[in-house]
Amino acid sequence: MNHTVNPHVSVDCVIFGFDNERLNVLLIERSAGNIPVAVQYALPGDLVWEEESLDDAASRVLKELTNLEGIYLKQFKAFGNPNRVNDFKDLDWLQSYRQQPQARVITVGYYAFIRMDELQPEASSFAEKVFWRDIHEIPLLGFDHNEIVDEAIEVLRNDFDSNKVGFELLPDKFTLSQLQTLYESILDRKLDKRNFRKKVLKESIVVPLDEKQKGVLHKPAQLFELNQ
Amino acid sequence: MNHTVNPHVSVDCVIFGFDNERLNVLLIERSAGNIPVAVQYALPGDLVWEEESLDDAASRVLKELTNLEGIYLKQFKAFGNPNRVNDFKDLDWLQSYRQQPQARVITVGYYAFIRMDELQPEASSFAEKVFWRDIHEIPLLGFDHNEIVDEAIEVLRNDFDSNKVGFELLPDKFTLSQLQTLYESILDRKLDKRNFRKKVLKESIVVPLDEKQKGVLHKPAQLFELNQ
DNA sequence: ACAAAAGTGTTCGGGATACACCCATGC
DNA sequence: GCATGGGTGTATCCCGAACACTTTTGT
Repeated sequence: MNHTVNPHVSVDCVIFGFDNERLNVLLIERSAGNIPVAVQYALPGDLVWEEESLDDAASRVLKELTNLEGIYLKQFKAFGNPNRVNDFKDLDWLQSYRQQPQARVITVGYYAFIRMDELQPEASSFAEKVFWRDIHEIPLLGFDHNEIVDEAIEVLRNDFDSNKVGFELLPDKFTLSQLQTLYESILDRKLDKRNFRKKVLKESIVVPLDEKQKGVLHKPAQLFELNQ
Repeated sequence: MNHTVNPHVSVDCVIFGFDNERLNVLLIERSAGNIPVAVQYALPGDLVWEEESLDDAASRVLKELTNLEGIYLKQFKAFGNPNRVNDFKDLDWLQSYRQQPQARVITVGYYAFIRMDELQPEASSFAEKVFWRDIHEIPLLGFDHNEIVDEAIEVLRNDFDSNKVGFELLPDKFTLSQLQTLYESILDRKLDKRNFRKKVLKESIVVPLDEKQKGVLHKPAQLFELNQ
């Protein structure tokens, strides 16, 4: 099946993952055939097809490059600087992958959360590799992707404490300390243990299970699951 | 000066105006030369130029169609349904105005606030007329503009009570009752007078002037201005 | 005098913050 | 027994919500 691509519009995905300790972003290493590219890393993203919606394009592109599927992607911002794909650092890659390397492209940013231990991304298409990187250690990325990541983090923090997104990052069963670490990673500040527990229990965000941690070298913690 | 338009990307502006009573949205009546168009009303919006940013395009398009200038426009969402400009109702207009009437167009929505009594919009370009309409009485609009308006209102409400935007809608000197009416219009609910006054005074949102209302047939109110 | 909107205080409940010690387990 | 993180309660402050009557002006 052959699809017409729209050379002027792309989508880029900022996938956040949590490893019970730190917040990470999914990056790809892009290839240009056998030729090394100047800037290797980028967000998973590509041009949209003429007959698909932006939301559909984001899901498809993510699947094509990383093999991740069934993830809720949320649009957060369009990026339309006229020179956003004209940086010299991206020239070699564009010339080997795009039919119209000089075309101006506006992109629409999407973000999502996943559990790093549950879904295993696998590189395909022009992604040579896919890997996680701590949000505090993002390398130089292609195009304006560093800016896109920064904006996504900001939106994530806002959405997190207003709209209550973010639990996708936890295992099915977790301790309150793990939950607190998640909150602290996203909000980037320390929280008080007792106050935190009072809050999540009162708001019925989580419910206790009849089960405790095993094999830890300290008092085993009560396990919880999400309420709904 | 001749500019290349990008036939695939447009911007649309949702301009909110306040008349000290109700919240309104600026609409245009679009023309197709001498031929009557099926759906007359739309948001001010048009295709972007190749060499301008999305933000610049939004300002330019607003100026071209309504003569409004110097307004801070905030991007709020991209709309990319593949059929968003393919509705039969919009066909006649597209055919008379667009070089590629069949092209798929994604659009980026912007919104702004202005005081209705301060800036006077004037129709030009393909806008035959420009007019305000109460947000509760929006007519059928071209393309997916009704959806765009609805989303803008939602974003407006969120931004309003978190980010404190919205004072652009008030005259330089105003009474606390007028301020309260603004809040009530945007939030679409009644507020308690005493609590409201306590709040805005405590947060130093406004400062009192040495001046009172005149010529009103009731106790004249203290006038205030914005703090900063 | 009357109509119309301005202006003004108190009480109550809930949520956020600050803070320190004992407990259960593995080694 | 010691190291490690788990688990617990109280006091305070601030904010938001509910609620009704008096004041000032123009006519």
